Amino acid sequence: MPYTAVPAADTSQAQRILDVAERLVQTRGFNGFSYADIAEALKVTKASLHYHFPGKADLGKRLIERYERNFLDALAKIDQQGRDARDRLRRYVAIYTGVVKQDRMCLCGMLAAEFGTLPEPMRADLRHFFDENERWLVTVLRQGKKDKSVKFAGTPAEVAQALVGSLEGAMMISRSYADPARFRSIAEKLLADLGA
Amino acid sequence: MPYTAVPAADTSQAQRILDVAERLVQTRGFNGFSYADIAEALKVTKASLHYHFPGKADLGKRLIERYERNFLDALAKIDQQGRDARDRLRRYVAIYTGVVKQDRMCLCGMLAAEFGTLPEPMRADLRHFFDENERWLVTVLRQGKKDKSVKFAGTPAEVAQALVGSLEGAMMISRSYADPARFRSIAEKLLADLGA
DNA sequence: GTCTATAGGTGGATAGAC
DNA sequence: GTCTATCCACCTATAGAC
Repeated sequence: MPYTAVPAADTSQAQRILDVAERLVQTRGFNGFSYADIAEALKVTKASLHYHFPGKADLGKRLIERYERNFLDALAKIDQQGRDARDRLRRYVAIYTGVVKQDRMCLCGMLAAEFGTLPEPMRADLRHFFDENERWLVTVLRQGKKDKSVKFAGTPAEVAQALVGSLEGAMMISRSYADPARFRSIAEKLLADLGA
Repeated sequence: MPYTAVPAADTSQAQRILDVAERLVQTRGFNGFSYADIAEALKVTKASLHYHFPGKADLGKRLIERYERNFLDALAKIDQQGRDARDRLRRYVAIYTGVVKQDRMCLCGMLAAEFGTLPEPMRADLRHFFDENERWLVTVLRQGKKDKSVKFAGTPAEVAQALVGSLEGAMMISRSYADPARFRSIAEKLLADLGA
C-alpha cells in the first residue's frame, strides 16, 4: 500500500534545516546566525546546507513562506473553532503568547527590525505576512462589531494595524527583560481595551 | 576669555563617530554595520576608530548612553513646555514621529530586537532606557488622570508599558513599508484612545 | 590622533570526490 | 545528499611608526 491520502509529515533534511534556522532567526536575528550554527546543531557540514539552500537569501525566503503558511493555518483553525469575534481575538493573541513562552520573537517581527539589510527577495514576502495578518484581523473586527463581542473606535484597518504593531513591539521589548509576564500583561490590556 | 559657562557643542571626533554609528544602528542594526562603514563615512581608517572606541561593545554602550541622555533631555524640555498631560503625551509621541521621518528606527527598539546577540554590557543600559521612558510616562499619566486631560483603564504602569511597546512596534513595521504615514496613523489612534 | 600593516578569525559560497 | 578542501571577502582588533 504505497499510497497515503495524507502524506507523512515532512521530516526531510530541508525541514530540519528550516526548523533550526527558524529558531536562530527568532532568537538572534537574520544577521545574528550563520550556516555554521545550523551545521553544528544538525551535525552536518556547511557544504551540505548549501545543497538544500544555495544562498542565505533563499533560506530566508523559504523561512518566511513556511512561517506564514503555518500562521495562516493556525488562523484557519481559529475560524473553525472560534465562537465569536471576542474568542477569535483571544486565540489570535494566544499564538503570540506561545511564541513568547519559547523565548522567541515573532520571525517576521524580527525580520522587520532588520529590514534595512534584508535581501530584496525577502522584503515583499515579509510585507505579505503582515498584510495577511491585518486582512484576517479586519474580518474578525468587523464581525465583532456586528455581534457586539468587540468594541473599538476608528476603522477596522486602523485597529488591525495598531494591534499587530503593539503585539510585535511588546514581544520585542519583553525579550529584553526575559519576562514573558511583561508581554502577557500588555496583551491582556490590549484585549481589555477591545472589550475582549 | 577662555572661560565659557556653557561649553561649546562637542564636535570632537568621538562625537562624529557616534553620530555615524547611531545612524547605522538605527537603519541597519548593531549586527548590520561594521567599523569599515564608519571609517568610510568619515574618511578615516578603521584603526583610528579603535583609538576612540577600543571594541564594538564599548561603542554600543556609549551609543545607548548618549541616546538616553538626549532622550531624557527632550523629556525634560517637555516638562518645561508641556501645558497639560495631554499636550505632554502628544509631544512625547512627536519625538517618535521625528525618528520615523528620518527613516530610522528608535536606537533602543532596534537593539531590543537584537537583544539575544548583544554584548552583556549593553543589556542593562538598554533596559534602563525603557525603564526611564516608562517612569516618565507614569508621571504624565498620573497627572493626566488628575487634570482629566487623559483617560485610560488599568494602572499607569500598564498603560506606559503598552504605549512604549506599541510605538516601538509600529515604528518597526512601518519601516517595512517605507511609509511614515503608517506610523502616524497608528500613533494618532493610540493618542485618541487616551483621549489625547 | 591617525596612519600602515597585519594578525587571526569567521562569513557565505563552490568544486569535486564519494 | 553529504563529505573534504578550499576560496576570498570581510570582520574585529592590535602593533608600532609618524
